[in-house]
Amino acid sequence: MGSARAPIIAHVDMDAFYVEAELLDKPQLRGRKIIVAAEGGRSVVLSASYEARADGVRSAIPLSRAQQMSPEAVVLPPQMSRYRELSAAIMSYFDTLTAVKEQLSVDEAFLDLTGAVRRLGPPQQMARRIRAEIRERFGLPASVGIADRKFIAKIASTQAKPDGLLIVPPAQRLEFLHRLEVSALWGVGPKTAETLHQMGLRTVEQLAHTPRQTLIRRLGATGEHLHQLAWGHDPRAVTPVREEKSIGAEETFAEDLTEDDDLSAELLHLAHRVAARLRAAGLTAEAVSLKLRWRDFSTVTRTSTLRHPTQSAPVLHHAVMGLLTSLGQRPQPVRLLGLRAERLHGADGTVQLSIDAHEDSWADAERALDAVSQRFPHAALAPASVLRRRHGPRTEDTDSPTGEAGH
DNA sequence: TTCATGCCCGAAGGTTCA
DNA sequence: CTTATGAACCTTCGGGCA
Repeated sequence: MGSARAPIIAHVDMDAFYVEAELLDKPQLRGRKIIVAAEGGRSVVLSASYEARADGVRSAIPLSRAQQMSPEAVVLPPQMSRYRELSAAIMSYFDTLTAVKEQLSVDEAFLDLTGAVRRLGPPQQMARRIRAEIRERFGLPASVGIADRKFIAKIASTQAKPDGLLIVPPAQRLEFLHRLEVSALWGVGPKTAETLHQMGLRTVEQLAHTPRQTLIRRLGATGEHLHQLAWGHDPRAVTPVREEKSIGAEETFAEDLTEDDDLSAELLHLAHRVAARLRAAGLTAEAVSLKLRWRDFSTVTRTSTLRHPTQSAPVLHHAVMGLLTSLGQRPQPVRLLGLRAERLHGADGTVQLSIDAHEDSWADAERALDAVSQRFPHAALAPASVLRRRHGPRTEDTDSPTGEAGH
């Protein structure tokens, strides 16, 4: 009979990760207002230094607005591949702490440290050590939250920011939760918060004392979930491996597109990016979806099931072109196109690969492309139909083989 | 044979997160 | 010139089917 130890779950969240990554080789900028965002009139803030946040700058606001709020801020273009490398190194460090790690995004992860008490000591010591070692090894600040529930650890790290730690012992779980605003809960965004506010609920304590059925009537499954959270119940475990359910790519254009040929060329480019990632992951897609955003920002999506599972760009392209055509006459210019591969299966799995000759020759050619772009990561490689269409300097930092098409 | 019903599934759109 | 990118999950609706 194993004694039921309380789980020890840590949430580690890097502070202003992209900004801090830039400061590693630009130390003279420390203390300044810094914004990481792509140049161009249609970008949004990816990361802001706390000095810039003092002016109201936040992630995901338009860069144009951020520059009005904080005119003297330094704007740095993102270097995504560098952040990804740094992230991979940090995640490898986490692996030395526990095998039970769940990476949530490029800059945060859950660690189940229940089995590490002997090695790392009590939660306070764990958190101090993790923060110190991240600082020593990578020169970066991180915040750490520790609790016996996943979502509480997550909230704790948020409250610990910047550059702090917060432990929520099991005995203080409800006290900690109940004084929070409902919007602090993981999963409660603006819409759900508005619904709860309309019900007169502002705090988690009020949420907890609302009958389950009342919440379910208004919010469905979400209501049930939130009631559970309000009482500190969260059965979700730290899950190290999660299978990908979709792989997609999308792009907002510097200028809205109207021409069929331009839309087709952009979709082909997206198809190549997605197909390369499918092949790299050894996956095939059973369905593909098209996402299209009009000039007025309204968005439509369309999905179609493929005749055969595929990892081929031309097949994906052909399918999304069918979806685009099915939309008929376009009412407005197109601001964004996206392509997503869905219902993924292992390429060697139960799903039978197509042996259609046409598709196979494409698959061969594309495998060859992948191989070359692995050896020459910065080469401008793509079918001629893509290279012809896509011209002009592209400032995005992309690993796709078609990133820099022209010089 | 026809109709009603319940269930599953795919498609579409919306919400949320980092 | 307002509003990126990538992914998961939820709700709703309609068709297929027993």
